[in-house]
Amino acid sequence: MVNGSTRIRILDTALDLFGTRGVGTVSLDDIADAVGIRKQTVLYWFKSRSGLIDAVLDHAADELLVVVEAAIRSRGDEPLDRVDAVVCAVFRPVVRRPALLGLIREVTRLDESHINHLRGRLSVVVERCVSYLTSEMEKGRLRTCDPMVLAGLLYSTVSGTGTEPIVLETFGWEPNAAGLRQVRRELRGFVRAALQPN
Amino acid sequence: MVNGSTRIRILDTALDLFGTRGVGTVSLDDIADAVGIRKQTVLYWFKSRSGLIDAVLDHAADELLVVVEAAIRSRGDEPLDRVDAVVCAVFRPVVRRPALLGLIREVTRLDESHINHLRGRLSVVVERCVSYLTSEMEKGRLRTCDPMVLAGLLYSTVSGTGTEPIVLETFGWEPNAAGLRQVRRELRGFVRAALQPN
DNA sequence: TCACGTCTCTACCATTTGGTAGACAAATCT
DNA sequence: AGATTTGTCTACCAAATGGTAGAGACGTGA
Repeated sequence: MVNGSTRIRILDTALDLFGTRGVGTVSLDDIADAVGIRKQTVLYWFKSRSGLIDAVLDHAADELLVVVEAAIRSRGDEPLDRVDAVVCAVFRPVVRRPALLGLIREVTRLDESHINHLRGRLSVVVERCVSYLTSEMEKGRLRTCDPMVLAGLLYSTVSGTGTEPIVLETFGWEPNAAGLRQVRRELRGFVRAALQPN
Repeated sequence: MVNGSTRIRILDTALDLFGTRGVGTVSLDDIADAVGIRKQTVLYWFKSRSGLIDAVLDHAADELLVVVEAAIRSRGDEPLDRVDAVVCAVFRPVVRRPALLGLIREVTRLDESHINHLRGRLSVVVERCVSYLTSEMEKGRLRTCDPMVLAGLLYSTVSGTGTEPIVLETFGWEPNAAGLRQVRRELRGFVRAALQPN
């Protein structure tokens, strides 16, 4: 691979399409059209559809990991602030790159091999989050509960809010910049209230 | 339509497949095979794939509405208990019929016409929930915030928890009866804490 | 008995899908 | 210059897809 620019354009485009329309409903032709090339060029860079999916999952995991890692380190000692920083960090792609969380959410629809592939990439961060929540609970600085399940709940809430604008619209929400700011504000308040030590 | 039993079997099977694998990746042949009939029989009962999708969405909405309506009426005056009842009610299909919430979650991937179809069916309940939350907030019996967005957040949390067992597994959760009970317990605690008036 | 409506089927069809084979041009190396 | 590697393409292909046309089995009412 000497000139990788086509490869990256394919990855980026595929991530957007997979994330917004669902992996299963996007064909190689769709991706090629969107990039402005032929399907066979896609198959030159990725040896099969399945290989492309794994590569896109890697691409997404990379993007997400950078964002989350940075946020985890960012702010002071208080756990509610730190969780808040992570929530904001994960919510940022919702505005800038809506497909990112949408793709992660697609895990459920993928087959075992792709699931394990993605799991392998995300497990480091996941374990870190869980052990952090555990230690803060032990210190009594977060509401005491099962930290694993709590992490899952937090994920569901943030990801669901970010990936289901259509559902929010059903609840009367308006999809514009002001609306997004409001959702983020409510989301932070919601999470903060849910974590407050009792 | 005299003998509707085939029709209903198709609807049930399609709901399961659509909900677990995603609408876009399930073909008419898949559905027919699962029912034990031919594709053309499916097309006899539903004049096109698109028509089947709408019918299945109706079927799902019916099932969900019954569950939620009953729960809303069920318990006493205290709003935290009442929300709790709805959460439990929505969580029940997670165990008994995992595809149900999975299908509702598919809205995001559908095209405009199907989205509007489903929205029309769910809008009644949605409006009811929002106005209930509003009135309880005004009485100071729930944490004050934007009721519309709150309703969306609640939905995301419950639906995400129910439809993404794979994500929960990544967080270390074990998919068995005891695990499910625990998730429900944590979910209820989480929501209760998030709604507590301040 | 016969005509008719109901229901499921076989036989096709055009289009789309993931994938292979290999032509061709441009760049790079010897 | 000649040979080779790199990247994109055209030309196909077999399988799967949503859908049409219509045959045939079955029961029911006249």
